[in-house]
Amino acid sequence: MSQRPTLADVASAAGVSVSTASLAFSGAGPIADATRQRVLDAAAELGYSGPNPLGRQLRSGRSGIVGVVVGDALRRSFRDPVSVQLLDGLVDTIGPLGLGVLLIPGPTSPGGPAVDPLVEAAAMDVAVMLWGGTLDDPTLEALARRGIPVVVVEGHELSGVVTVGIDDRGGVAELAAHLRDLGHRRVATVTLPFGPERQGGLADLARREQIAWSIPRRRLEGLLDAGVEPVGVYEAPASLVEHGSAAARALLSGPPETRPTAVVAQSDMLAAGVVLGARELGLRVPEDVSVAGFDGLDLPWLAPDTLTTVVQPIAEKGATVGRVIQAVLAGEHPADDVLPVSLRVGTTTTAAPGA
Amino acid sequence: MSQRPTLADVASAAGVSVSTASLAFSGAGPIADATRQRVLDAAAELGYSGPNPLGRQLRSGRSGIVGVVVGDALRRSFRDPVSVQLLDGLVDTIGPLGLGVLLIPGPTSPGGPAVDPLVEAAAMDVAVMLWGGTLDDPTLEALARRGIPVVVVEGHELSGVVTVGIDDRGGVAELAAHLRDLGHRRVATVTLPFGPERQGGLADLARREQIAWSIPRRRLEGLLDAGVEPVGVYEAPASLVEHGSAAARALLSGPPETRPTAVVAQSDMLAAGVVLGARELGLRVPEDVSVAGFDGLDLPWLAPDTLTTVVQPIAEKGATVGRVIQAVLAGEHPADDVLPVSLRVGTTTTAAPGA
DNA sequence: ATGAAAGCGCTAACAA
DNA sequence: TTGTTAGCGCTTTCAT
Repeated sequence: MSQRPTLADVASAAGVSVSTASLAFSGAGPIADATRQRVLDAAAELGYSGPNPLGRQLRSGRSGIVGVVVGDALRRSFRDPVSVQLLDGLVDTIGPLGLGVLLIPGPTSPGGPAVDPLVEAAAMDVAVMLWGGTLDDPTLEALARRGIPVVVVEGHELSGVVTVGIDDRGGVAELAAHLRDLGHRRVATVTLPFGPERQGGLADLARREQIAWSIPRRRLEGLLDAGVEPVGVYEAPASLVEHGSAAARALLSGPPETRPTAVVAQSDMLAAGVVLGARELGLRVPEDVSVAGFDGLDLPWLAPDTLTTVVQPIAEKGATVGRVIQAVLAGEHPADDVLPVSLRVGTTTTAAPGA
Repeated sequence: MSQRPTLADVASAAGVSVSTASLAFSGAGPIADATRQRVLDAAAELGYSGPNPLGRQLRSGRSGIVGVVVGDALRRSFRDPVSVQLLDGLVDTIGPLGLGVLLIPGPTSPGGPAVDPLVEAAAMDVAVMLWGGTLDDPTLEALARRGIPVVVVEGHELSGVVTVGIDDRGGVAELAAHLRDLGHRRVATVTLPFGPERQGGLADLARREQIAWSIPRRRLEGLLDAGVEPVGVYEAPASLVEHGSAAARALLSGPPETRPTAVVAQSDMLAAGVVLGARELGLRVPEDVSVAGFDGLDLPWLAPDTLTTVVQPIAEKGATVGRVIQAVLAGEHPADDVLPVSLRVGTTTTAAPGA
């Protein structure tokens, strides 16, 4: 037998029909113990290691694959602990369902194709978009054209897709109120990138009107909800420590009279960068400037400090996405889901200087 | 048409045969421009978005899937920037080949099944094992049984699988020689986990003999190659900052006369933790204790310090794995590959105190 | 340049 | 409980 053996080979070796042999492996039907054993023995004899998934998939119309479109190049996405933990929660949930995760890079370079070839051609039963795109996202269009159901994490609430998100706007509002109560009147903010162009730098009012991605917009709105009009808005090109430090240099270099007394960053990585950047400027955290973040990450290298932050249930978000996927594959139409967040006060915020 | 249209539907709508319609999409054969256009028009009309990958895969016997077995739970693996960057390089290389990465969790809990169900049943053309297992790895066995070719990253050199690795032993030897030349005589080391049990803590000579995983073993041997017999060996349960700090507390708490003057960590994350832990103990780095790492990561949160480290070409390693995969799928038998590393001296090492 | 026909490996009605 | 039959959607000889 030069070829790999097939179920037909096993069946004939065991002296049964293919369908019976199939039952021996799937268990999806009545079969005598002795018969099954005979089939399994024949399989072992022939070195047959179970039904070929390709045949099974074509027959069942299911690939068992969940395509996960990460928001960007893997390198960038996975430097963000939030994406990683979410993915982890997702895998934990759908693994036992027999589903696997296919990694699909998001649109990477402006020059390249608008969508990854995998989006157009890979087998998948459902797709998950991390950092869900905008309404006219070409990836979304391609998936819709293929008839692949989509679950969007933290994106716009679109028709035809299920969204799983968090109450980040409310969380930031709570955080802003906390700072306000501490006497802070000059609050600056460091945001996640506004859109795919990832411009970076201080943003004026005009640019603030054009925030394409929903996360930075909602979190900025949270500030305003609490009546905190930021005295400076810095757009980070990515959620990385170094961009937080750069933001600190841009926002905190002025004289004490006009310098912000608090900085709200839209992620913990950025907040940590702000802390480090502020210290490089010779400022004490939190005595001279309070710093707060978002996510609730565990950042051991910031020890002994712990960030004041809005804690989001990342792994649970992943698990929720997993459950939504399960429902979608069962033909249901699950509702959008918004998970709660909570404020956690650490060592990086205190009363405003002179307050 | 309640069902999704198939190629047959498109063909009949265009008034051609299925085989011709197939050619219109694949381009693998002669076809008149006008005919192709007619087929594509019919497809657009019907909302047909290209050949169903499941049918194509069964027919061709290829799934276009590369299964990547990460060494552990995703959460842990992906907290390690090395895994992430490697994966990034891999995806960049195989993406243009039309291949996608299926994430497969490694054995996670001792209680659970020995291998992830995806290893047994998922469609894949080739598998990559990060942190390649030991000789009797059940994952390796399962893949062999299924006849799936395996590429192992940084593992034992086994027969039947292709290995891609780096000259870590030589790199550590070079690093050790550097420290020796700086006058260091009492050198301690912090290793990666010895094996799946991830015991953690100070390791005596007996335990050192039982290092199951090849990376910690080779890097430890590198020290010995340079004539540096470590005065203390601390096994970290994972390559995380906090374990490096714990190692520092365990190794550097003694009096100056016996305290190690240098610590070699087997990863940059661990080294960074050692730096932070040493500072918490009131020690200056590098004046009181020199610290070196391995990997060559960019750690902005350690600024203004930069680690002395052995730089490995991580992304290139991923790209190499990608090329090896390509060769394997082409039916070739590529040779094992060992990539070079280089010593990079940063600000965390200097002459031994009193030397 | 196009069409007819076979079959990749499997599962699921249905019949026995 | 087992066998027969059909067909999932596609690609690919081989004829025409």
